[in-house]
Amino acid sequence: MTLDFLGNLQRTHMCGDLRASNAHEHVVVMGWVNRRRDHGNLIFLDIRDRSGITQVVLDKELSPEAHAKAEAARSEYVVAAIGTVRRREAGLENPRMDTGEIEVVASEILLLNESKGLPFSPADEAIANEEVRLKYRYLDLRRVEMQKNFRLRHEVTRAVRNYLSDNGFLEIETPFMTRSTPEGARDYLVPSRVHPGHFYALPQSPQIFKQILMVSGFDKYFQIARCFRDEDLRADRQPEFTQIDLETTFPQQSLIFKFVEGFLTAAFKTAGIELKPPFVQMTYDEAIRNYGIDKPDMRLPAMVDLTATLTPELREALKIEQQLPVLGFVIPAAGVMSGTQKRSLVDEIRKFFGDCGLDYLDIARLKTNADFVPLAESIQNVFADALDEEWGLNPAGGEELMVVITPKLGTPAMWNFDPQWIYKKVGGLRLELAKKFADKHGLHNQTGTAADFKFCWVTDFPMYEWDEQAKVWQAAHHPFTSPHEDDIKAGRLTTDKGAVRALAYDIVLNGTELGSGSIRIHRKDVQAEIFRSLGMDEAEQKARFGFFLDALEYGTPPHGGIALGLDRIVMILAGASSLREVIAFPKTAKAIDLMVDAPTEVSDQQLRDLSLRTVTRT
RNA sequence: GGGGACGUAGCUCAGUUGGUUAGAGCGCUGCCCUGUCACGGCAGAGGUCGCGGGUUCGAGCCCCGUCGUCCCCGCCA
Repeated sequence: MTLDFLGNLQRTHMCGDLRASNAHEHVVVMGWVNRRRDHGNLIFLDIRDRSGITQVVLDKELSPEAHAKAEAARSEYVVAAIGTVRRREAGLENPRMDTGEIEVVASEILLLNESKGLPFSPADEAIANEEVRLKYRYLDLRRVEMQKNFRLRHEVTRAVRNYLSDNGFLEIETPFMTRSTPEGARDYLVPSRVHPGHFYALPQSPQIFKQILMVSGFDKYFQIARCFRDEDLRADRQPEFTQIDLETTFPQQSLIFKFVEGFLTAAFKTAGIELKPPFVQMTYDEAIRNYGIDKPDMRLPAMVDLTATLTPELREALKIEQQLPVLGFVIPAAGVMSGTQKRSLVDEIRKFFGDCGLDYLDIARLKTNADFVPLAESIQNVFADALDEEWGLNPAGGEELMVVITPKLGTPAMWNFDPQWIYKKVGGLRLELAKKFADKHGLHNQTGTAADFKFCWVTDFPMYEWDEQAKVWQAAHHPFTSPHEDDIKAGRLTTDKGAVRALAYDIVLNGTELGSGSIRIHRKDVQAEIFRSLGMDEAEQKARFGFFLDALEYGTPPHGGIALGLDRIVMILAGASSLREVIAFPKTAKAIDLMVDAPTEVSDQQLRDLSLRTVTRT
């Protein structure tokens, strides 16, 4: 096959931009052959570029040479079509194409490049399996869906950049080759050639650097920052990912929230979604009590506390622990269930709880016993009140699945020293059943409006977590997170660690943690107190954070910030269920890049340069 | 580290209780076709059933191991 040279030919239009108003214009479009429809003396080529697809017509009578080239063209050949835009005759338009009103009548075709037989066609509706997609990622990325995702990602990033820039933030880059920062994850290491046996670490986040930028007086910083964590992957976790990272001097929590709500609103607007800030705010405690989790999925009704409906006598009669909470929740529109379906559901619930003491209480069965009818009714009333206000649901309709969970006699008040475990357990069941009935209630489906996106802020996280194995209190966040000033003043750092609240906050979208931030400690005395309460002596402090503690001693202003996962934002906005759909060259669950085949072994020479030797671990 | 699902043609999949020569759709190749847009018609090529071992007269199917992809737990403050 003889290929044509591009010469000085210039593209005049993008394929997707041609409209009826371009009729009679002489145009040059370039792109890939999406499909070829050969009718003998008449050939249609669908030419695709980033902007869309346009139909090019080749008529053997009008231009035999161009027709012959089109005959030779195959899927994904790169071509240039030179011709005239023609308004399609009535009846020949294709309303399903943006460019369906017109076609390009080609006088000339250039075959700029050919393509091997494809493992899969980017034009196909059926999607190949992920292994093949990732190996031939360049073909996968040609698909309209992927092009759309990356355009969205670009628009989101641009909106965030513009918003933060317009609000006084400076974009400053921090190093990729650095030393371990105090995040909890495993580091990716880079060996130093110049310093044998020494390693740089790739940043898990720019945390320390951005705090130092505050010490440096930059006042407001942001960065679209790549971060690296050497931990096992999930659908929503890749070893390298991108954070929208920001920090500001003299912050109030509310100020950070305002900035984040601002850039998210701007970002979602690029996708046609009008968010209405301010977002819902709740404390960690409220989140646990109402949703049983610190990242509430507010697309479904919250849990309902039914504790007040049970008198001590009723608890006695129903063999329910006296002091523990009784919780319930509703799965909307789960549908009327047969006896068999109901029994298997109850079995499933009991299996979910195992032998922790929690049990399903059947409202329908309560009603069969005159003694318990008032209880059943009052439970239903509590449900009705809760659902009527916010959700406009009527639990008496029979379509809603009402789940009531009671602690049986002997249920422990604490589980792993956690007094809130019942809330968490029931909250877990709520999410499980929400997933199970997702097809029925449809509340996880996107409708293309702001209602699809339920944001909330979770505040006042506990400062410490009890580590039962090590029998010590651990910092729940990185150790530069400031405690509430009230808790410091009240001396709780020493007397009541479990009650100390951190000035830390998460932003949550549809049950996914999008980001996490805090007001930092800027005073040396408070920092020392935190380290002391964590049982970290001065030598250890110095070894781990010495340079940073030094910096804090030279006039550190109050400061704080947040970081949001850009990939996750785009994923949810795109309605995708894996980060791989919004990361151009992602890695597999085993952290392999199937396209470039990384990681690989390296040459002996490379290892020698780095003073490294590999050994087989036994 | 642990649990689960999957692996059959280039792609998406079917394949009966273990029984002859492993099928379909799409794609691909050739020929025909001037209004298709998932074009159509005719003909054709294409398979180490992921890999290794075992059971059996006989394995795509059963068993063991192994590799790969995906999902989850652990892990990721």
